[in-house]
Amino acid sequence: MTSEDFLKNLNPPQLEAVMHTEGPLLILAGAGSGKTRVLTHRIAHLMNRGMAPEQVLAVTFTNKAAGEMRERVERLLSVPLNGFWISTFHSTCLRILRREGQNLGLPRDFIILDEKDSLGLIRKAIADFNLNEEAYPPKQIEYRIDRAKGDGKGPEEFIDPEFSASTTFGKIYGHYQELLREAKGLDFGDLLIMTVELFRKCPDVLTRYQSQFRHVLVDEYQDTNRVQYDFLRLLCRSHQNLCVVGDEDQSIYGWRGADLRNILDFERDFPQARVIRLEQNYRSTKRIIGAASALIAKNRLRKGKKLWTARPEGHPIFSISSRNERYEASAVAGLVENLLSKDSFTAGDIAVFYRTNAQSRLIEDELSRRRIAYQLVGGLRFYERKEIKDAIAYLRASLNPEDSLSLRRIINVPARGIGKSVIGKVEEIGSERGLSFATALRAGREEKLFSPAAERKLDVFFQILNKFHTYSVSEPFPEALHRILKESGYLGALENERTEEARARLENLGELINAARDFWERGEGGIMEYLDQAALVSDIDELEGTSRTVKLLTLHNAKGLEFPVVIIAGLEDNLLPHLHSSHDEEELEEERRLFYVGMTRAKDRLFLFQARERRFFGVPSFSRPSRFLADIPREFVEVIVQP
DNA sequence: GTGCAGTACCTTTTT
DNA sequence: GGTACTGCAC
Repeated sequence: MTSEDFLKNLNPPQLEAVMHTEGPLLILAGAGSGKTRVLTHRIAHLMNRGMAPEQVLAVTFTNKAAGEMRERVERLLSVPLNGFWISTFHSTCLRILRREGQNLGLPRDFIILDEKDSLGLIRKAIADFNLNEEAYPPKQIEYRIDRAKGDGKGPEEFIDPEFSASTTFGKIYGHYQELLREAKGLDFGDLLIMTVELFRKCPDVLTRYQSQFRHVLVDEYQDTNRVQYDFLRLLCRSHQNLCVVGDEDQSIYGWRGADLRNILDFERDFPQARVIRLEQNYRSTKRIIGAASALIAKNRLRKGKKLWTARPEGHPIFSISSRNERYEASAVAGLVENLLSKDSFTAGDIAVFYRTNAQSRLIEDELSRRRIAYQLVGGLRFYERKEIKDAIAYLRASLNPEDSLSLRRIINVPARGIGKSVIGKVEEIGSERGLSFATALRAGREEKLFSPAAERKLDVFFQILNKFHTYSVSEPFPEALHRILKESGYLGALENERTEEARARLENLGELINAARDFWERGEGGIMEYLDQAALVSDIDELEGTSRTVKLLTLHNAKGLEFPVVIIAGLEDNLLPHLHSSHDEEELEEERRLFYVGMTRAKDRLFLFQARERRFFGVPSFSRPSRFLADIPREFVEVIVQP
């Protein structure tokens, strides 16, 4: 047995949490109380006690957190952890479904749809019932389906018992699932709900995973939803070695179906559970902890914790009011400039948080104007950009000519004369005979249902697809991708545009090819593995720990991070709390928690900005300071009102 | 069938 | 203020 000297660095409750290895354990970890340290030490301790890496499953909220945690455990043990399962819920479920999905009748090569892809199918589902989008807004339907899946509810649960007929929503939901199956696609919610279904339907598969994973650990437990909870409960049913770490005060994903009851009722659901509270904060100054604690004390839905810190009093928290959002952005950038020049902070010490992505633009402009380097997290995601999705669709269609969704996407991109009429005809054949787009297209061609001109163009298209197929089976996929983009004319079309936008798209495609090459050279797998991870990367995963740039991110993305200096912008009513979350008490509490998460990211300095006037959709309106500011006692804050 | 101009809607937060 | 979709002219 290896020496466990590393345990000496823990305080008593942390140590207890590490040593309590048998049976359910709930760790209520306040902000900055060292929960990652507890988790990593616990995993290291389990392995020291003879657990093999593949017997431990650890679930984190982001891929980034998973990577960091793996590194830290490896450092503690000084060995690489081969076979250790540590990843997000989604990646874990995807991995299980890739192995076992045939048991549910899933095709081996199913693809993962992002939000936009799903929205397309939902619109088709609505149209197929001849319903109109005014009465059934696709976005809203998508949201409801996602929530239903998060609650573990299939379409059959939306049947009106009186008439034993489905509600219209249930019908759309059900049809959407059919369309997904036809497209061989799973959406994000499916990854989880199908894994739970797999466990329920195939007891032998469940037993295998139960006996493989002797210990299950979950980070950010307060943000789990019903299905994730079902997944955990099934997996741990026999041994009950489930250790969850969470903080109800940092639950900020209720709108996505996260169920605070999972944490509030843990002791009821696991009567044997041990509960340990971590209340010593190692991160922030006394003023920051004092202010944040006073704020969160206004919430009613909480278990209650009393954070304390041995750190010094620290600087006051500054609250700065500016005339409008332009002045605010300029004040933020000016402050950053000062912190860099006078206070000897480095750019990487500083983070700016805001409620909505739209707020970043002005701050970006002001930072650029002052030549301060920044890194933006969020906004439009790399893998959701049009050109990236097109490129991936080409790759998919070249590998699998039956991939209707991809085929449909690229059939006329760049324009090759296959327009609305041909595509409309294919869709008509498809819905008449119940065929997928790909099959209907081939059927139509064989039966000569298109005009001679269209036929010629289609033949050309099929020819290049065949050629691309040869590339993608005979060359490393990054090379194949490059050739396909070139020979399809995609790159050429962008080059001819000669606009700033086209240039940026070309640059992104270059980046995609580089990323694919990196992946290939690291030997992390082939094209399927690449596409899988591409589908599940999040913005925050891409955040580099570089000290050379100021970080700009939403409050939601800030969870789990810490910075010496934190600046929060836009502390106004209708923005934080957001207008759409100001109507009921539970939503307001979640907004308050969001502010709390932001404040508690700060180690040394905290600045709160607000504007007295702000444009919404280009229309100026007056704004009031956030009601949450009134929750912070005056003693902690120094107020500055700029002219 | 393609490309442009006008407009509707938008923003909460995301795996 | 910006994007994505629609409808119209070539």
